[in-house]
Amino acid sequence: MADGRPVTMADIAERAGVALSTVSYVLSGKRSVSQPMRERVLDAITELNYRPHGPARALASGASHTIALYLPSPEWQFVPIQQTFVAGATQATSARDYALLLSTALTDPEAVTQLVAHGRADGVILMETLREDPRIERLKAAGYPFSLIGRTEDLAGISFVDLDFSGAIETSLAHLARLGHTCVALFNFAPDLLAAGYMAALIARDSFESQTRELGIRGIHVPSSHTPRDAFATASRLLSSEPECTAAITTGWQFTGLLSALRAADLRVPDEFSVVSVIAAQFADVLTPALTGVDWPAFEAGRQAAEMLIDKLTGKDTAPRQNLVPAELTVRESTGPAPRAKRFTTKRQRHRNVFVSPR
Amino acid sequence: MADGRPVTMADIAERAGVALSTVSYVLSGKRSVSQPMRERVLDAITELNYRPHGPARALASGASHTIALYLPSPEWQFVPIQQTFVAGATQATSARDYALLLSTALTDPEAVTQLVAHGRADGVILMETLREDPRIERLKAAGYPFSLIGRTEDLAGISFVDLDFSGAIETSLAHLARLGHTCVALFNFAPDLLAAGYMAALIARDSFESQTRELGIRGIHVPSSHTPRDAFATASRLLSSEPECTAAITTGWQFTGLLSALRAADLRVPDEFSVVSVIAAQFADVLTPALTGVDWPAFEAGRQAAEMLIDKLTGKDTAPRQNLVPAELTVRESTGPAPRAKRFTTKRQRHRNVFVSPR
DNA sequence: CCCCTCTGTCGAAGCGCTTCGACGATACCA
DNA sequence: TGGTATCGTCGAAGCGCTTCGACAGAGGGG
Repeated sequence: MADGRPVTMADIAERAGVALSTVSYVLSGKRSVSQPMRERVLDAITELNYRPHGPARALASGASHTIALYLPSPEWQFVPIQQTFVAGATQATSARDYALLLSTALTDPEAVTQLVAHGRADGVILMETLREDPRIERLKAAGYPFSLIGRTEDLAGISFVDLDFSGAIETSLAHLARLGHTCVALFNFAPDLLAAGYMAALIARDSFESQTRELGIRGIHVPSSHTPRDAFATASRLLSSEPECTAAITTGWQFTGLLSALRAADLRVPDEFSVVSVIAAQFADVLTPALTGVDWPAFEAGRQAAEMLIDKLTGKDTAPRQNLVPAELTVRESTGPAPRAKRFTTKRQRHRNVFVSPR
Repeated sequence: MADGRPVTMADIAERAGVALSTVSYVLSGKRSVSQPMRERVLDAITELNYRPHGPARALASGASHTIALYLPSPEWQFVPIQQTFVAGATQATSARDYALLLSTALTDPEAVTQLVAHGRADGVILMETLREDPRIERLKAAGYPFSLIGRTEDLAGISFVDLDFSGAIETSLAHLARLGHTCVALFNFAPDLLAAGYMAALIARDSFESQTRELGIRGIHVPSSHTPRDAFATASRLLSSEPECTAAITTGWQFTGLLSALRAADLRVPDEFSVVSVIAAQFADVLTPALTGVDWPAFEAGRQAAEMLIDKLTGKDTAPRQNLVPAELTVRESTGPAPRAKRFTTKRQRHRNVFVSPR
């Protein structure tokens, strides 16, 4: 085949002296083919360097051997953990000989069915899921296979991976309580996410509320976006208005703004203020001080979500798989005993005080 | 259409009372269609909620309206910047109504042509490019359209985006020299990347060599992998063996290990040691102290690489587009004047000294 | 008024593959 | 030895779309 025309199955059939369909059966194994024939076909494939044509296959068989992953939030670029989901999903998908289609479906819940409706994907992975998620409803209604990174209210029949946010809050609070903190803030996900019913945010809030009550400590719930700007502003406000508060838990990347605010307020971590965060381990160690936190193994989660979906598509798994990753707290440097003295509200107060009566 | 069978163009044609081909021409606009006919077709499409079938379209037209992005290194999950390329590419691709296929092609350079050969993608974006890259050769040989995030030796006819690493090293060194540092280390990309001919690593090395010579300062070239473990080990070795060295530049995520090593060695940043890094701005501000660095606008780079490729595919651009992002140094907290006193080699020495003759 | 050109529409031939039914040929049972 | 499964192979009919050539009818120039 010296000409540039791509090699097709017809070429293979001709070269091997067999019928087109026989070549197909050799490739798919859906009908038995005698040893000599199979060999002739395989030889021809090697000699002509034949590559099956994906779209043709998808058209004829109705399956694209592709899954879609929807990146939801327009600001997701700021959140490394979401990007790590993608990495994990890519790895698993490639390993299973599937392809991964990435798309951003910003506002329209309808969009989430498009790729499957177009025949470009066989199933969908969703992230940033809501308690009542119209996208999930659409997928269910359309009968499209899907899996979640995250959770929703009604989990019947749904495959998902998610961090046990409830456990994360619990173990973090218990740790802080043990250290003597009696007033703790929760930097929860952004207000708009909370309002939209973002499941992780709701779980964190509820669990924070019930656990602080149980432990008899004061809890301050502070939703804040991930952006350094917003988190900084929120944290600064909190620090000046709530001098009793000596520790904070963050559900994600808000720790960046919090740490900046603490520095700006001249509060040392952990001597004067303790910080715990849900975080990827790779970041926790990099910071100064290293952050005490609950590790969210995002790469593994992305991997699992993809595997669950592919298993469903290949019929390996009929029952839904649900994996709630247990929360494990790693104590690093950012948490310590609650300071004994009450905190000064402003820098100036602090300095005045220092000058008048140094400790 | 109460039955579950997906709506096809034939259904639209029947409903609108026109020929199949007319529907196609309404959709593609490749032939003119009279206003009344067009309206009847569009109405039918809306009423029946028709969605064109991607694979069928790809099969018939020979174009998949999809581009592929290859994630190269198996350890890429540790490098946030690479993940950000993906985010940028996804955004641009969705905006242009293309789809983005993600794949990992770990070792085999041949793999990089697969998706296009299979008809699943129309072009390819490559990252982590080498000076002489077999993948690029393959793509050229196959005549497949592609664009790069990164560079290669022979750039004739190639579209790419890349950070001006040479400029990054230059401006970083100039900054350090101005502060009085006379011995600076470069934490370059990992030894195996260097050995493989990773273009950015070569550029950084060469530029470091020539610039240190020019500025008359001593340069120590230290390749090191991104992993916190490796970078920590490398940095620790450097700190103890080269007490004269008072500053370092890192080409990437190695700063994590370097900062840990500095902390372990009890060296304060920037009083006793200065650090500059090529880094994403979003991380630089989070660290304590905030890192002086050259911002690598990775999201934008990913976006551009995708746009370049799509422009090429849609014939908008015949000439290759080449964008070398200028290096701009942002001075934050991690660089300061070179310390006057020579550094002690070990912690013990330092402490002994402190006790004997406190300054 | 006729011929030619456009414009708008149609039918049909693929694109490269999967899959179904058909049908010799062999093997197996009685 | 005849009838019936079983196995291996083939041909043909699609999958849903694009695109080419054909052609009726309207419009314009000589």
